[in-house]
Amino acid sequence: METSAKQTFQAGPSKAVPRQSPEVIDVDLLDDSAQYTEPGSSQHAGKSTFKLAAHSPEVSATSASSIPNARDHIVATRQSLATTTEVSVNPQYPPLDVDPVAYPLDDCPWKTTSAPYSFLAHALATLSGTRSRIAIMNVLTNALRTVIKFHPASLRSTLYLLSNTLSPPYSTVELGLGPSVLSKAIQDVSGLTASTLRRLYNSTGDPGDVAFEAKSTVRTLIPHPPLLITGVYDAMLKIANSKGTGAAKSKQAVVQKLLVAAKGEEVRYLVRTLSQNLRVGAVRTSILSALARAMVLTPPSTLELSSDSPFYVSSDQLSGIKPIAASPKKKSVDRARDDLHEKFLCAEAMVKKAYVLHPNYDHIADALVEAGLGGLPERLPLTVGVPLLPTLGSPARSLEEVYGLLGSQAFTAEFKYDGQRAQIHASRRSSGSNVVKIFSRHLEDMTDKASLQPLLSYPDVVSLVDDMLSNYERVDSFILDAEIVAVDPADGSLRSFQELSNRARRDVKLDDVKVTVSVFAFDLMYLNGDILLEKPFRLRRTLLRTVLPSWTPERMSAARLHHVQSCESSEGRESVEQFWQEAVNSRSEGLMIKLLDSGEVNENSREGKSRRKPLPATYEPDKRTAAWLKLKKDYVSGLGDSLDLVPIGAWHGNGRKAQWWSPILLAVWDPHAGKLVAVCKCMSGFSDAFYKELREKYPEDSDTCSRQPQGLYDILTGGLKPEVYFKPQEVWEIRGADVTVSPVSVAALGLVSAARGLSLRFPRFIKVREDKKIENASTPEFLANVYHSQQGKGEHGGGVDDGDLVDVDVDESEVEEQYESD
DNA sequence: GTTGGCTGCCC
DNA sequence: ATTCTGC
DNA sequence: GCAGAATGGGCAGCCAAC
Repeated sequence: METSAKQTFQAGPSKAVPRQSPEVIDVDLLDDSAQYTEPGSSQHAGKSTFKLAAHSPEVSATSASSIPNARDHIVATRQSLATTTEVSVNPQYPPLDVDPVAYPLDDCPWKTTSAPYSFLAHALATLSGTRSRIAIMNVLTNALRTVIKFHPASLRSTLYLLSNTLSPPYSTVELGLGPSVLSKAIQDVSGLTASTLRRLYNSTGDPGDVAFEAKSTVRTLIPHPPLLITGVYDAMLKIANSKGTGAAKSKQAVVQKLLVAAKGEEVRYLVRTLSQNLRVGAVRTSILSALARAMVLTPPSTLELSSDSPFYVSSDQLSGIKPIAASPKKKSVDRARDDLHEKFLCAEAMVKKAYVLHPNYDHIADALVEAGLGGLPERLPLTVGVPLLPTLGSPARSLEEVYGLLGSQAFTAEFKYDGQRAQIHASRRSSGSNVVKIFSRHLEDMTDKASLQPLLSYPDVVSLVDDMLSNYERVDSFILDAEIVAVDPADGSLRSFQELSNRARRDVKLDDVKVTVSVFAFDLMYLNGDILLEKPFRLRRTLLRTVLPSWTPERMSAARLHHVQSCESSEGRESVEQFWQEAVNSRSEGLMIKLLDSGEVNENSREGKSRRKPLPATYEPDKRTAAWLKLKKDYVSGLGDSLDLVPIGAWHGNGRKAQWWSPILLAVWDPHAGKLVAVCKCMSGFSDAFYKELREKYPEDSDTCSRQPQGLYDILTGGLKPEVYFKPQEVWEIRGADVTVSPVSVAALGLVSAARGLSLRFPRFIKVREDKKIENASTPEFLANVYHSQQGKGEHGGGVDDGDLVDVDVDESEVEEQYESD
C-alpha cells in the first residue's frame, strides 16, 4: 500500500506553493475504497505531521520576497483552477449576501432531498469574503431560511456545523482529533509530502487552505455522491465516538473518506471544521440572531401562524418593503421595513434568551420547527441540571475607575479567588437520589459520575451538596454560582491555582481526593422553584447567605462551603481601599465589584462629559457589564509582575496573522552563564502595525532571522523550540499575572526547582524598552525572586516585606544590585 | 510496562 | 485567560 | 461597545510508539 502512494510532489527546493497547473497524481490510490474504509491499515506509519516535518535546507529559496503576498497567490491559484477542475462542477447557488427581502426562495436550490454540504460550504465561503456585519447577518439568515424551508430536518446539523460544535457544551461529546491526524489524512489524500504541506501551511496559516490547495492537485476519476449536511455532521460524531486502541486510525479513515468525497470549497471548510477553527466571522451570537430572523421571514410550513403574531411577517408585508437604496443620500421612510426590524429585534431577544438559559441547539431546532418562536420559553426553560450561561465581569483598571463608573451607588467588593468557576445545581428527590451537577465556566459537566472526559471532577463537592440538601430544611433545589479553590486542609488558607489543577479528573472516589477544596459561593440564580435572575443582586445575596449558610463537614479533607469575603461600599471609600490592599497582599487575583441595586453607569465620553445609562443589578447570563467589574492586580500598573525580556525567536502566525511572526519567544538574560534563556511565548498586546514592523525588522532567512540561532549570544530554549530565531538586539517590557513553575521552560532552572524552570502566566507585550540593552534585561534571579514573593502571599497577609520585588518600576540601580548580590 | 505526543480543558 | 480590530 | 479572532501557561488523561 505504501509504495502505491506515488508522491509526485517532492519536497521541492524552490516551490513554496504548487504550480498553477496542477500535476496529476496517482488517483487509483484515492479511488480504492479499501484505502479509507479499513482502519487497521498501517499505511501511515512513518509519515510526519506538519509540525514534525523535517525542513529541507533549500527552503531558504522560499523567501518572503519571492511571494510578496502568499494570500493573493492562493486566491489567484484558486481562480485559475475554478474554470478547469471539479470546482465548476459544484451546483451554482444564488448569492446569499443579499438583503433577505430580495432573496429568492421559490425554488429549491439543490436537487438532493436532504440539504447538501456544498450549500453550507457556499454560505461559509461567502461569509469568509466579507467583514461587514450586515452582510454576515444576511448570509446566515438566508442560508438558514433555505434550510428551514426546503429541509428542516437538516436544521440541527446546520446549526452545529455553523457554530463548529458537536453537541451542547454540557454533554461529553468531543472530537478528539487534532492537527496530527488531520495532516496525515491530507497527506494521504493529496499525495503531497509533509514538508510541502508544511510550507503551504506557513504561507497560508490555515489548514483548510492547505487542504484546498492540496486537493486541487488531485483529480478524482470516479464521481462521489454529494456530501450532505447531515452526513458531514454524522461523520463528525463518528469521529468523536471512536475511542480506545486504533482510535486515531479510524478517525483518520473517516476524515479521508470525507476529504475524498469533498469538492472545491467543501474541502476548505470541511478541514476548518475538523480543525475546530472555522474563522468565518460568525459564531454563536450571530448564528442565534440569524436563526431568529430566519424564523421571522420563513417560518416552517408546518406551523400555524396567526396573522397578528409579534414575530412573523406575511408575504404581503414582505413585498411591501422597498429595496435598500443604493445611494445612501437620505433614508427614505419605509414603515414596512421598520416593522420588520422591530420583529427581528423581538425574535432575536427570544432566541438568545432561550439559548442562554438552556444552551442546546437540538432543543432550539426542534422547538422552532415544532412550535415556532412562541414555543421557545416553554420548551427551553431554566432547568435544574442544565447550565445557564454565566454572568461575566468587565475589567477595571483602578478603584478610581470603579468609582467613576458607579459613583455613589451601593456596591460590594468581593475577593476574586484564584480557582475554578463552578455553577452548582441541586434538587432534592424524595426517592433519595438527589440531582447534583457541577458545571465549569464554559458549561462543561464536572460532576464526577456523569463525566466521561478528563475534567476536574469533584466527588467531594457533590458530597458537600448532598450534605446541604439533607441539612438545610428550607432548601429543595437551587442553582448557585461559586469559585472552587484549593485550600490547606488544616487551616483553610488559600492555595494556588496550580495546586487545584493537580487534582485527578476522572473516576475520582471521595477517599482518593488529594487536594482539599473550598466552595466560595457568590450568587444564587434559582431557589426552590423560583427563578431569581430578575431579582437585584442584594436580594439574591441575602437569600444565598441566609438559606445556604457556610457548612463545614466533619471530615477534615471534605469540601467546605463559604461565602466570598467582601467589603461594602457603605463602609466608606477608605475601607474599600483597605480591602483592596488586603486582596493585593493575599493569594487572590484582586476584587470583583458588584452593583447591589439596579441603577446607572456613568459613561465617560471625552472632555468630562458623562452620560448615564441604566445598569441592572440582575443576573445577566453571558453579559459583560459594569454591574460586575473585575479589578485584578495585574491590570493595575505598578502591581503586576513586569519583566524586561529579549525577543529571540518566533513561529509563523495563523489566520489573520499568517503574514506575521506570532507568537514571539522571549528570554531572560543570564549574566553568569552569558546566555539568553527562553521563558515564554507571547502573542498578546501587539498592534497590527507592530507586527508589520517586526516582520520588516526580522525578515525570514535574513541576518536577523533564520532557522538557526545567530549573533553574539548563546541561546538556551529548553522545551520552547521556535520555528525561526531572531538575532537578539532589543528588550521588551512584558507583563504577566504570575510566575509559574514550568515543565518546558529552563529559565531559572535550579533556583526554585532542580528539574523545572520558570515561566509567566498570561504574558502580554507592554512596550519596547528603548532604554535597555540585552545586558539590562531581567535575570533568572529576578524571575525566581518574583516567584518567591508570590509564595509568601498566603491567607495571612505576608509578602508585604518582599513586595518590592514585584514592582514594575524597579529602580535601575536596584535591578543592578540584584545582579551583584547573587 | 513506560514514555511522550496529542488533546481538550482550566485559568 | 488577554488583547486588538472592524463594524 | 460588541463580536470575533489569535493565541498565552499548564494540567491530567488518553493513546501510540518504544
